[in-house]
Amino acid sequence: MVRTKKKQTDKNFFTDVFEVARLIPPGRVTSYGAIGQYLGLKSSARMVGWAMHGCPKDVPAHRVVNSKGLLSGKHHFKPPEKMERLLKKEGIAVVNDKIVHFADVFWNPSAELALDVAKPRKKRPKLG
DNA sequence: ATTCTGACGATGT
DNA sequence: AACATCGCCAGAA
Repeated sequence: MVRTKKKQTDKNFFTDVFEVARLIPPGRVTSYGAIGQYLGLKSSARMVGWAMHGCPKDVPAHRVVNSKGLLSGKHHFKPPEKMERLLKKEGIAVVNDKIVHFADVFWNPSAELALDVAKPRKKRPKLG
């Protein structure tokens, strides 16, 4: 699912966002910016968020938060508290709409998926 | 076509 | 640390 040089801003981009979001392991979270960066739209985190606006149900949108670990998207869930509830159910502590130990549960697609699209890394940062 | 908004992020003050 | 500004780019009005 490498971003093509051409017109990545098609529906293609959205579907890719969904695809990556689906890869987020339970009990982990990532940020809009991280997904955007993984897809090559590093500075277009808003697009990722916008993409989630119309994401399928099989996409764990509740595992996607902003870079500060805030549940900025909770307001868009049917019951806004569902996002927080789902996270807690997966073992993620949430206090004041913020993920506790955000760095510990953060899942970076660029590192975990390690595409090595262009530059193979000798060792990838282990988040375990 | 133009303007405004947005589930964001980095930077400046 | 809290707040303000800019950049980002796709949709909606």
